[in-house]
Amino acid sequence: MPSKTTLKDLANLAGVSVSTVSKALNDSPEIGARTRQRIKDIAESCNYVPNNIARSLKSKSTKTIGVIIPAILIEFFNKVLYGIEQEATERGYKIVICLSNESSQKEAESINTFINGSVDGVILSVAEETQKSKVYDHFEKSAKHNMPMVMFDRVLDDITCDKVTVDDFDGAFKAVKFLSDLGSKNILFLNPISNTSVGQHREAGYVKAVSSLNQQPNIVNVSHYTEIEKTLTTVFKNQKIDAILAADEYSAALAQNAARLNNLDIPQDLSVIGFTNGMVAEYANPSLTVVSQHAENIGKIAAGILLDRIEGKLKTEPVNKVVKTKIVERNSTKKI
Amino acid sequence: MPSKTTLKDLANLAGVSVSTVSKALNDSPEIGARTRQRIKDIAESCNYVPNNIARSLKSKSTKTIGVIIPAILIEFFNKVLYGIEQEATERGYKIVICLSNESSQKEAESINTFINGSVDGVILSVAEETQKSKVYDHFEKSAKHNMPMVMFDRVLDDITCDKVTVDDFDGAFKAVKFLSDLGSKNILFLNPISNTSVGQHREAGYVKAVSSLNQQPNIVNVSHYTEIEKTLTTVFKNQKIDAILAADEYSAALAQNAARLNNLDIPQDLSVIGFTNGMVAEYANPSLTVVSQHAENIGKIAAGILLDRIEGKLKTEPVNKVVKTKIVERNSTKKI
DNA sequence: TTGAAAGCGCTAACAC
DNA sequence: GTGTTAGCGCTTTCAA
Repeated sequence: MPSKTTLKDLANLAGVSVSTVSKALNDSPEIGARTRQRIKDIAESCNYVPNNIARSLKSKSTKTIGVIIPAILIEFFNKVLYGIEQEATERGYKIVICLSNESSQKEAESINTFINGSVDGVILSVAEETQKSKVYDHFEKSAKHNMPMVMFDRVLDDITCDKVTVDDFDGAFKAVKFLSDLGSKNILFLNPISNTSVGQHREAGYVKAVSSLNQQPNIVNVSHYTEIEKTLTTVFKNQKIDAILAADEYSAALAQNAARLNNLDIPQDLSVIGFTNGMVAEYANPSLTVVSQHAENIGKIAAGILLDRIEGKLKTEPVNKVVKTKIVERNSTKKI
Repeated sequence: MPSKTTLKDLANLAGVSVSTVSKALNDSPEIGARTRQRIKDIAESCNYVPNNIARSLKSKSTKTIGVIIPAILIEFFNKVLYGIEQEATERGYKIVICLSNESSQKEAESINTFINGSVDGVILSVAEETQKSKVYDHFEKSAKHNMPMVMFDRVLDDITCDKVTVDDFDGAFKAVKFLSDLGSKNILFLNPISNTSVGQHREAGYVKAVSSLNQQPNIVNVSHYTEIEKTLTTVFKNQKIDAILAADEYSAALAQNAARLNNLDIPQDLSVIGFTNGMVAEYANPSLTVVSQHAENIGKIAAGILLDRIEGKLKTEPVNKVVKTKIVERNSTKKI
């Protein structure tokens, strides 16, 4: 923290008291126009900037919100972050970010980083490990401290706070319908994220939709992206599949590449839909039809709720906002 | 900023003075073991967490660094940010981020946000508008405030501060050599970022390398990605090109897609190399050979320098670190 | 071994 | 109109 001129310095230079300087700089009507201008000039010439830390201590408000995301290199989270930043900036707040890297411990540390008064509230998406272990101590702790908190996407039913979720069930359901309307009869669900709440909701939506069409669910769970090519090659050799719904964007791209390796033309022989509308989907060849979750918008909504909560604009009951998905049609799907 | 129990509260509960509590919680040897434990127990039961704002005010150190990047949705910056976060976390610092969105004004506002004592130092990459306009007032201001500052990737020669840059000239030079060694004789340079310093360095490296091979430079500048398909189609029709070096990842992917539209097989008929080793390059089909700038590493280096500077571990002269690029070979290039 | 007091930089109620 | 004073929550000398 670089050294700076303080109110006291200005007071000495101007030959007045500290409070006079403070009032003058804050345009208080108590101070005469002449003195005020004189003080302002001095401040200007000294490059005076008020110390925010001192202000925060006094005002008990930091104008800062904390964000905890599992990963920043996952484009969905990156986009949400972008949405949060926009809304926060618009409303005069800064954001400080911590990454949990899907680890419960880092998540807890991040909460602790924020619980000590350095932010006015927190936006977060739950780490995979936490969703598995179901150990929520750190969140209960932050709740005890009355820290305004909104969870998005990966949320915890057991924790009471504001929430913004994506209707993943409905998204998967709509995607299956979309494929079915195109003529697909054997739709496979490729899931690399089966251990997150999100992955499970998508699977459930898929199962429901497929069942309602009197088709058998055909689910392929993979624990790592590197397995996809081999696994799908086996599938292509032994089953007749005419569509794949992938639970995220990367698996959709890899499914597409695997299909090409097996001499399947997309979208002629096989339609592919992925979740998440990101760069990979956009620049893929053929470009991917996807279920968009409006990531940026989710960020804006979450930040909006948090700031309303911080500023006391919300009733006491927690908000529970569900965002609908939208299918963005590109070239990996086609009527057959 | 949620309400909290303070040292004073604990002092009242324990029937001792505030300073005793402070010392006890900080394990000062001045305090007896019994009292210390008793106070710690009380603090524990009250969920006491020391107020960081107050601490910062006292210590004149926020353990926070500010980051200003032009955009977060550009994967290169996202990766650098990831690197910064890792290094910062490792060394006990938080990061707060501001986006300039390539605007000088937002950049200046962000600097002002940081100059008021809320961070110990700043890492930034210069906004495109600032690079064009050459108006550097805000940076001079922050320099006046002795704010430790490191610029990365897009840096300003006129501003004295620590810098981390990529050897873009050498990167482009090596890429041309690489293509030439593969047998390419007509290498086109596709540049969608010709108005940034980075884009210009890459172009210069390309020109130098091509000239040294006694080939004519063939440069296509585009002002927007949407032009690429049409522009290249014209090129393919009228010239014989056997390789494309694209100044970023997205244009490389689009060049590849344009080639396919024109029935050119990659890498058989045409080799493609892009700058930036990101998701799009990795998931493209064929996967793209790229010039990697080690984005994550740049972030770590920049943060390392800044923290060394903040902690007084550096001599006074500014550090000027140049990071070499590396060619990551994939399937869009092949010996002909 | 514990406590009183000053001070980090700022704001604001109150007094002059 | 301007100054005095107290206080935000914490640390840290110095005194007891």
